[in-house]
Amino acid sequence: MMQGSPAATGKGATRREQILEAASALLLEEGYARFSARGVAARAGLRLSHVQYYFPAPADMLAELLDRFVRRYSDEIRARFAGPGNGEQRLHRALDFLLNDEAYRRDCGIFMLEVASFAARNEAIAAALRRYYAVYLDGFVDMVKALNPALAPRERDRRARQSIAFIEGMAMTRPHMGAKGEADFSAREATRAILRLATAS
Amino acid sequence: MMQGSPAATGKGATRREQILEAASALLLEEGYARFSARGVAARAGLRLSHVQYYFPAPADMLAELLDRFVRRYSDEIRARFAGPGNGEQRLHRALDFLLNDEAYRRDCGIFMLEVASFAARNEAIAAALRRYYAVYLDGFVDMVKALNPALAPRERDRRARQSIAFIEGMAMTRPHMGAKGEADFSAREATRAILRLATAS
DNA sequence: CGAGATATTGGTCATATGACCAATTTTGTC
DNA sequence: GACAAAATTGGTCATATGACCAATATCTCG
Repeated sequence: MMQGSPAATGKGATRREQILEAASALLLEEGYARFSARGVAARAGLRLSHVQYYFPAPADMLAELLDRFVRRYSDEIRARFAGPGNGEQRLHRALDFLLNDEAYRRDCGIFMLEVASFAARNEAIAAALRRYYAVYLDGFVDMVKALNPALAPRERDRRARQSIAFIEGMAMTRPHMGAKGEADFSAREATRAILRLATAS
Repeated sequence: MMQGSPAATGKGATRREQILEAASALLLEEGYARFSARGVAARAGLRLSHVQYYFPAPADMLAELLDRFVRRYSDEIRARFAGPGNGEQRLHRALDFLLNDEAYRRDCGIFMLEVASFAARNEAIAAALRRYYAVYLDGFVDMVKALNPALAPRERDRRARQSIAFIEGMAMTRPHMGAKGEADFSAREATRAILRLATAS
């Protein structure tokens, strides 16, 4: 088999998982600037050349991590919005996940902060990011449609984009913008804000 | 004088500017991952040790760049909102700057994407980022107050935070979220969205 | 069991980086 | 002009990194 992308099944697949898990942890703890194939290998208890056998370049790990991120969470978020309750309740459930789920926030932080800057200089990463946002947007268009069926498709798209921008911006600014005397940016506040954004005529 | 922060006036000050300008350009073009004192020196036409004389560690350059960023733009944004016209017109003017001004967008991209991830591992950078957002928030609280004087202070704070999150999120997601058939995220659309966010009861 | 694909090892090599320092030149000031 | 501080040079050193490769072990399937 070609060296570029070794086995997708069997032993190779498990090893691949192990490497990506180490890569993810390393990226989270050290940041992209210190992300290295050697570091991943050390974390996974493997040799450098062993990691390189699966991922010739460090960026290959990032691209695959990003795609997995999309696959892992897109259904999850849709499911939370699809459950019972009225629009506000369902939106709140989805936002509570997007803003407060520990695993999601961790992964999201990795990709939005660490990887996004790399996307400007690596087309493969940029493409993976576009795929991510395409799925994200798709889901939100459905949400906006459910919340405000009267909106024209173009306007619906716009509202969905604005809602996503709001959520991403919240996740990004929250750590650096201390609330004065209260826990701001809670899922409930965010829900109200997005309702204003998405459903107002 | 102590080696840590050489002369703030005279020849040293100009050299400092020159170094920071090179650092800024390098950061923009290569990203934080490839940001190095050597690279800055090469760009500025100086020796490595010369750059290190002014900025012992590479992160020192980033922290100062970030603080300059705050100082440079905080007044500018306030001025645009303070001009003539009704609330919507003034907000639009400010947002047009925040979203479309070339220099601002460039600098903003540097700090939000390249530097923010570093902030998680460097307290000096994190502190500079907090100062940035503190100034930003302060300005937006005033904006929200002008747009909707009836809001209680706590709610006003919240709306300001949400508006900032929206703007930052827009700037961040825009490059990766292609609009379908129209120029989305224009300053006008953003203005309407923020008006919904900030002024709705 | 045997052969070919897959996985794994151990290493080299060129390059890049930040910390560090001693020596020298330039600048400002008395 | 003398003298101290500031600015600048040129270099070393330990370390880290990705690309690369030849050799070996392990697995898989006929």
